Amino acid sequence: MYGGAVEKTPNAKDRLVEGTRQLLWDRGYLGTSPTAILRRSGVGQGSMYHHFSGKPDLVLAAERRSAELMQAQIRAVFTGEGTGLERIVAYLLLERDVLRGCSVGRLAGDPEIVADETLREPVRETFGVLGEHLARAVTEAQAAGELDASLRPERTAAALAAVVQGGYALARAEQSVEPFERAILGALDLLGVSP
Amino acid sequence: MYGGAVEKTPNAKDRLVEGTRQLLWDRGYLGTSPTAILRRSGVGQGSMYHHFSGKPDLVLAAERRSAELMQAQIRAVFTGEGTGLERIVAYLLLERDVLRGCSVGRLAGDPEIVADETLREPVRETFGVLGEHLARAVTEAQAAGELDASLRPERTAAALAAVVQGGYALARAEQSVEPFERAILGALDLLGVSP
DNA sequence: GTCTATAAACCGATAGAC
DNA sequence: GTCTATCGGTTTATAGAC
Repeated sequence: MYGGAVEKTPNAKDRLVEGTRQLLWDRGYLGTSPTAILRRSGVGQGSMYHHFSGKPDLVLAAERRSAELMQAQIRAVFTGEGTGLERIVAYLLLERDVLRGCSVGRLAGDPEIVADETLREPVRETFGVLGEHLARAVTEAQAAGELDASLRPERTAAALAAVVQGGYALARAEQSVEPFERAILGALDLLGVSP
Repeated sequence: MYGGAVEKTPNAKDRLVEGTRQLLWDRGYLGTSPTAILRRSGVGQGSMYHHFSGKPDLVLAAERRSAELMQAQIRAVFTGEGTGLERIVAYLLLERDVLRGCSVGRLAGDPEIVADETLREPVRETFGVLGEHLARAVTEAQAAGELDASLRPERTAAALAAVVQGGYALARAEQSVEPFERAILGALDLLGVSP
């Protein structure tokens, strides 16, 4: 174990986690069957139950991986160059696979995940990290005179996070990226950015 | 058949539709099994396959019922008293079972529904109706000087619809209504309402 | 119209060989 | 560690009596 960023042919365990993560993203908890995971991962059944105690254990590992990736992306955007407002705009305009949606947000719609404290935790944590970074950027933007000082940062942050998550729902309903893009542009208008 | 609003003890068909609707709302397409529908509806298996060709047919009927109810609620809000902005605020502040979420929006997260043109249609239509009413109200609010004339109504409408749908996701992640309420208040702040 | 009985496929998990 | 075989339960229907 080096613990470093050495990229190799993934072992069975990593392939299982990644396969589960992809299935969970696209088809949710109930749609992610052990059989489907094995087919996608190219791993045998015995191997899966050797590394994980069962489906919930495997799902938790996959969730933690998605949470880790999303939090890294959030940190990259909000510790990057630019003013507070520029970081907010950068977050809203991130390149996204709109019709696939958010790998973490998807989990918040799964009753089996939401009902279980342990399975819900990675989702809760990730939205917490997002909200904190957005709120801090709003505060910075206000200090710089880029945003109205009367805005409450935590509220604005929640509204902006919701626009992104809700935009995915609107887009899926029409099977088109346009509703998502309209919602993002609408949020930018309300922030006073695009005019 | 009177076609009127005569309320009676529901027949088997209506009970099946309502049972399916509730299950779909809480547990999604895969979580809504014929067996569960029968238990909740108090109807036998033969009866179900007499009235409906199968699960997709029953799900479609349930979707249309949810769409009908949500569209009626939308029309009630946007044809009510008040200025354009007041109607928008009324929509945002509607009483909602936040942790249960939106009975129609829920469907947009279901791959089995989104992938099927017929099953997706009631969702598409309902968000279309919502967007039109919101956009019209924005236009009216601009004409009355209540909202900035530079806002693009369809964009603002999409952003507001997304705040509501996304707010449900944030709330479920924390199993608390607070993130939802923060997002709504944030949207009101951005509209210049609450200060 | 509504019922019970049956069925083929799939689900999540276990057993035990190698 | 990974494999194959097997298990009891559930899913989405179909058949046929009443």
